[in-house]
Amino acid sequence: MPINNTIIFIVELLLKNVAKHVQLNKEEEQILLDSFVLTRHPARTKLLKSGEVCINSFFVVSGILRNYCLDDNQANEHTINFATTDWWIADMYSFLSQKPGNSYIEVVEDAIIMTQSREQQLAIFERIPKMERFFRILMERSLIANQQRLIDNMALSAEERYKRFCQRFPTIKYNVPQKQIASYLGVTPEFFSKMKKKLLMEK
Amino acid sequence: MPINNTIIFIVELLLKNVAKHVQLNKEEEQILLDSFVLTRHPARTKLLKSGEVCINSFFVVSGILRNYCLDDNQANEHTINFATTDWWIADMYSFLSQKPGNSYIEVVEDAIIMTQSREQQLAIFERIPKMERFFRILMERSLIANQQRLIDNMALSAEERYKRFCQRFPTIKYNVPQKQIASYLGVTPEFFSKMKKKLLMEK
DNA sequence: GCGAGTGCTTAATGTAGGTTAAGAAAAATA
DNA sequence: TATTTTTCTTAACCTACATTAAGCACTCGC
Repeated sequence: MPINNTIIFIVELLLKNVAKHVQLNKEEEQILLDSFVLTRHPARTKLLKSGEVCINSFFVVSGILRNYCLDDNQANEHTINFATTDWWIADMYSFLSQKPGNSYIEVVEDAIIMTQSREQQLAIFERIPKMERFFRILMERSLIANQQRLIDNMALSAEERYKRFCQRFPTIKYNVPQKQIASYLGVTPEFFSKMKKKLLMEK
Repeated sequence: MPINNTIIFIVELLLKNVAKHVQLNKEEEQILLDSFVLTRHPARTKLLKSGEVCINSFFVVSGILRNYCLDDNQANEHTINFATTDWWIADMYSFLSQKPGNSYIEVVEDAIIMTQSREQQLAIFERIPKMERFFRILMERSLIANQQRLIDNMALSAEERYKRFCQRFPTIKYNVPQKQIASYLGVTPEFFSKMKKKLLMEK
């Protein structure tokens, strides 16, 4: 794909994502686009490390990002979320408070992303109040999804959670290491391996 | 406390809660207040049942409310959240989508609450755009708290989660049935009882 | 192409927390 | 106050998942 077409595709992806919830005019669209920076990163790049302030939030154009943290003794990873094409991701606590966080954001699969700093975001809220609405709705939806995941973790077995995961992230299933899926579901890689085998044999 | 003073207290509680994040002028404050209805309910009142649309969100003046759902076989309750004085509560999915939800909101301890319908809320967003910001911030904070709880559920033992619960809800601990605390922590009442005894003996 | 790390699987053993059941205590209702 | 209902506790037994440890299969940097 020629570079110009690629850039048109990226711009459209972001604008359509916003247009799902609020209508912007051409001028507003341009102001919004100017507040983002387009970057590419190979797999394994760490975009954020524990202890740092999460200055930026990321809109994923292609590839896969992952937000995770370590438990108290630094022994186990817990995946907070994955993000693929057309998703937003950040360390919410650190990004919103602009204080040091305790999570990591890493590139799982080579990624093209649109980056917006908290400073730029707040400036956009002032210049385009409709974007305040957009992020309110984004927060509302994240909260609902997160609440549902919490309930699933309490009410469902690991097997059922895995089935829901496959529905929610149909593509991710084949593109991230199994141990990362396990750490999203809240089980060990060993148990996940056993569970997967059992599911295969049942078919 | 004479009725007039009581009402002044209630109005101040709500306005101060809003003032934590946005500054309203007198006129805006009045418009906001007019969008709420003040009601009282005895313990055990169900303000919302599974299958209903969550028309209203609630700001708790006094007492305790609880949002919970049942699992697939209707056998176990899972507490999504408690709300005491100065907290907001609703079935987020149903309130935001205005579609039937699958959770309950019940009064755990006799309560005085300020009720605002989704319709009124959306009207307020139009009349007082600053309130859009207020609810964005409220959603952001709920999301952060919910994400932390999810991580705690994956990373911590039931005992550690109980300790955090006691820190987060210092008053609730003594005012709601233990089985409801257990259902918030994600353990059975029987195990919770055993765990509490163990904690007492350790001291 | 080679070596070092990383990820996946399997299996034996361990444990946090669930289930069932029954009685005692407390609280709601009459 | 009496009666019913709900809540709390205890104890025996059960299970989903964790831990440890080992071997094999990758993939990535050199």
